[in-house]
Amino acid sequence: MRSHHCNELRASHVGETVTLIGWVNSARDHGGVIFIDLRDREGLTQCVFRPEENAALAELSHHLRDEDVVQVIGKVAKRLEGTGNDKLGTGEIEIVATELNIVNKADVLPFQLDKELSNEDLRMKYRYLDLRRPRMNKNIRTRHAITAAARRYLDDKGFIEVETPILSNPTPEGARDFLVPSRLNPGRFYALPQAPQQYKQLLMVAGLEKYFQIARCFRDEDLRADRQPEFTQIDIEASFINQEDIIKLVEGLLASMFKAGLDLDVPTSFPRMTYRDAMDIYGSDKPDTRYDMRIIDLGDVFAATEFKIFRSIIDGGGVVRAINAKGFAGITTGQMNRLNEIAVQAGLPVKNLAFIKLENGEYKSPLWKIFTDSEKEAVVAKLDLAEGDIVFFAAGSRDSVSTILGRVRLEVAVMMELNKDSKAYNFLWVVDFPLLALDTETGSWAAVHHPFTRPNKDDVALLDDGKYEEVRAVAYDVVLNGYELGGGSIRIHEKDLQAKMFEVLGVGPEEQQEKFAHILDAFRFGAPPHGGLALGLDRIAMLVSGEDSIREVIAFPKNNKGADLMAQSPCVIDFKSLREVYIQSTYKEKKD
RNA sequence: GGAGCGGUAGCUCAGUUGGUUAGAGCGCCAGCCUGUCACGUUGGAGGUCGCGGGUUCGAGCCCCGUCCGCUCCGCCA
Repeated sequence: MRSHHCNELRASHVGETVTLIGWVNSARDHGGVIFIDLRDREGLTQCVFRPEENAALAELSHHLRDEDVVQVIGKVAKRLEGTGNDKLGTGEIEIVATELNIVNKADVLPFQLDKELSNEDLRMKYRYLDLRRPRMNKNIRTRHAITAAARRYLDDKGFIEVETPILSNPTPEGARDFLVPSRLNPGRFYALPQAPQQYKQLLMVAGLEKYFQIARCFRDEDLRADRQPEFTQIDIEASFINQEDIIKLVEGLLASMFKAGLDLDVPTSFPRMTYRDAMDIYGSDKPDTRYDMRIIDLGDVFAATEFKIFRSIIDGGGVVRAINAKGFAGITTGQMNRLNEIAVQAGLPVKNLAFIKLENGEYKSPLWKIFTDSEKEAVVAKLDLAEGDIVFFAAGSRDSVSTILGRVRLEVAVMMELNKDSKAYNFLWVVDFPLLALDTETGSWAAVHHPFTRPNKDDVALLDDGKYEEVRAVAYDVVLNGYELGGGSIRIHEKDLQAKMFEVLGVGPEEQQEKFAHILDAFRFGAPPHGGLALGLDRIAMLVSGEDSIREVIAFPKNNKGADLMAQSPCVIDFKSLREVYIQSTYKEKKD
């Protein structure tokens, strides 16, 4: 059907007779001579039809419309002097057509492929046309390139790709599961996996030593620009390794992926930060370190303060902290309102963020007349408050202040466009996550990562002493520009330690049997020390492609209600099909 | 579950204080045009202003409800 693709022919091919096939990208009809840009996935080639050489052919070409599929046979010719197009790889040559086969006429498209389209509804309904656009074509191919690089890298390192079941069991804790009724087992259900977590640990017990999988995962939660109900993880687990081994492995893996996708040389020793520092300094466990704007503790400045609000918070074990938004004193009223709104949502107990700004040499602040001279001086020095800066304060518990100032920091960065640096790739490891967190609703302790995560060996004594909030886990996240790319942990492989964890989590022997029987069973028969990590492939592909949404790197994504507007799923299932799987819907269509 | 932004021609959008026949660019159709590459040019067709109700002499514009899309919070071990 073709001898060359549409981004292949160069001046060296001049004189050859070639066959190209593809879509009509544009037709330029001059009444006499007619030019067609023929497009395939690789690029464009100009084809020319001249009436004086073949009148019938020129007449036929006159009827070509955008997106018709056509085959062109002709001779490669150098373009006339001065008519080259250096925007095209094939811009030096053109095909002088000797034969034109209209393979398949196209109807007028619902939108133009050469224009940006903001109508998401329409893009999704005609996703196959949306994907024809060069940007989407590039994104899909970039995703392939980084996936292929990951497979190569892991294969080179001796990792074995294993497929684990999609029809699986519900996850004991965590996100809502998608359920699948079982026809052969009336009244019973499968769940789609949120992650292959238990299977990959069982593969370690099975002696595979090094496993990976490009694994589809499912979570029935509300969607976001970077969250889909089904998504893909590069799932990794290995035996006889420690945290350091995993970190080195994953740094190499990510470097190979960014090299393949962006031709970027990532330095393979990422900075590391403890969870505690990330929260204290950036107010986030996935800090965007492309800009500084650190949270500064003002405990020593206000140690002896007589300002009642700060006094009572500090005496109650709380903190007073602030961030300096350098150069943002020109903040508009609207922006200030927005920040107040965000701070209140994040837990600020009062309606307005306290601030100090320095404009035209004058300090403006609701706090200014309250602070003593020495406090003013210390605040200015500690925060490096200079002309044009604005400082935002928060006081309260350490955690709530981190949350509030962390959110404010992110929003200020959006307003100041500090997060728009598309050249910076700030990789970061966040380590020493807490093992346990108090569930404020139930009042019981829950695993931050999952119940098989190993406590730091220096902190096991704290576990014995019941100081649960201080116990660190051997758990780690890898972060890029404020996005969590992935995370993992070293697992517990000893019976006794696992029993202690379950005790702390309040999971009794019966519940253990019910929820974790097979994995606890397996651990009795010589489980090797092991650990792993999972990377979010969609997010990585998004960041490599410079997109803001993972929908731009997924061929057929769901919209923010979890629907596929092209395939029109989910759909109504008829009564007969439901009865086969013993399901009766309790949902009533709303009528009025 | 909550908040915000949006919905006007096939597409992207404009539409003033509520006032005559709702506009532009692109696309589409037809004519002209022999070196363009977002070809040019002349003309034409194309509208349930998301949907329902209300206020008004009069609604694209105001009010109420509702549907759809996007973003965020909650949620996502």
